[in-house]
Amino acid sequence: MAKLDFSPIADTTRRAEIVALLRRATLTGQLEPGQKLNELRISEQMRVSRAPLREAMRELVQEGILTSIPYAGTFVIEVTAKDIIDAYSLNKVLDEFAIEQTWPQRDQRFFNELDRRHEAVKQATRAMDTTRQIETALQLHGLIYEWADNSVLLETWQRLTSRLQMYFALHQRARNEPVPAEDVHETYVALMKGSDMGAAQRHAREHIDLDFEELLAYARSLEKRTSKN
Amino acid sequence: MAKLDFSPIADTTRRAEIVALLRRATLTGQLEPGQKLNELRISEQMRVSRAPLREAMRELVQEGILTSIPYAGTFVIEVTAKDIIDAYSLNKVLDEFAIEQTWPQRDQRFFNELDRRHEAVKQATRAMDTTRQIETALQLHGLIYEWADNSVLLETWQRLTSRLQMYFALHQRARNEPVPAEDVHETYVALMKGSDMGAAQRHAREHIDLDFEELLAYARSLEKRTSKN
DNA sequence: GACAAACAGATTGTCGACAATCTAACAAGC
DNA sequence: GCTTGTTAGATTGTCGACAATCTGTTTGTC
Repeated sequence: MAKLDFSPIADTTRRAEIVALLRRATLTGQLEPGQKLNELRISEQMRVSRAPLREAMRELVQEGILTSIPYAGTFVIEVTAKDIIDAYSLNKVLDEFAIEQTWPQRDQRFFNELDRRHEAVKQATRAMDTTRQIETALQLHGLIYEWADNSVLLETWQRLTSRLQMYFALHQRARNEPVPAEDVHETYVALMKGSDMGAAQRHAREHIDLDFEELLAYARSLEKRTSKN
Repeated sequence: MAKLDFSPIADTTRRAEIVALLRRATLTGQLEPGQKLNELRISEQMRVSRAPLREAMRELVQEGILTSIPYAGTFVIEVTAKDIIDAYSLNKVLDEFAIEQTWPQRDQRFFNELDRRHEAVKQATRAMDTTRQIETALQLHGLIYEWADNSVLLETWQRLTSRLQMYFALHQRARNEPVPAEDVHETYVALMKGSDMGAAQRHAREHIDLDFEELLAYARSLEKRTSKN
């Protein structure tokens, strides 16, 4: 018999599709922080009843990108400077751990996947597709978490990365500038292929710090405005 | 005018109460790993319709203690030896970070709270209330996360601690032995009050390793059995 | 007897309607 | 004018019923 691995077929519930739609809308910044999600309006737009929509919202609330107040409504989370700082400082710690766990497990498949994802970032950059650029960069970064073979760690990172994606998207939207064309991931990929784990860990920290500064500037600008809905 | 801080009033939705009930049932081991949650049966027992029950279940699925398969059902997560290893190795990393963040923020209120929680553990131990003993021990442990002033970190730990609580509860249930009467937290509390941060971090690691060994033995025994529902 | 198709029962997913609650505008009393 | 009570509209929370899907059994065919 032929040795063939089938991947699980897609979830075919309305709920799952709604989750995907809302998540994407939130993470790309189409839904603004603090914005209220009107159940009736959204359910009519999606041609769906409120039941699966509400269940989808509960999921996203637990995922940390929506927040819910009983009898008041469900809102996109607000973004503060402190949130960004917190997320990044935790990300540093997790990165160091993920690299440590992944390091001895690196093999040819890992390197190939690393190159593939790196290529995806470069392609999105050339196409000036900022949304996709953020997505692919985070996916490149996430490989060490997938390879670390620790399901709790992976889960944790996925929650964290949701927020990071949202922060980056908001940042991009706010500054409205073209994306840097240079390849900031070249060194990272090279180090992950090398033999000096400490160097890779250190670079991950510094690399993060780089973008972090830009994000922080954006966060501080948010602090100055009064919150709106 | 008197200076009085009011805390937010409790959520009064059925959903929130259902979540609390189901979470407790799962974490104390009343619901066994792999067990299916029949919506109709549970909703009738709770005298509630399926809508808020299903929403509650979605939350717990995202919380990581239930798992859902479309059109098949929602189940309590299975516990494998690897899950326990993964959770603990991540916990070590987070502990080290939490202590680092908390360290400079320690004040009298922190020490008082530390003592209060330590006392709660001792009381539960004296009362031979194993469930409460697990709860209070984790709460004692969680103080450094509350004090670290990093909301993402706290959230992460709360998700992780849910699982740890479940693992410990299952372990206790399985061995069916009286709890050790000795106070294993004395040293930890003393170190958290001291001035050597490195020592506190090291102890946190080793202290965890201690209970870890017991848990692992339990996990391995699980591996040998075939899964049931 | 082995296999596949059809069926029945149970369970999950979704819907539309109703109840509970909130918000804002307005009126009443001091 | 300011506060308090009332009301109307909108929105969220909950319910009961129906549709879609799965699972195990039975039936029919070879």
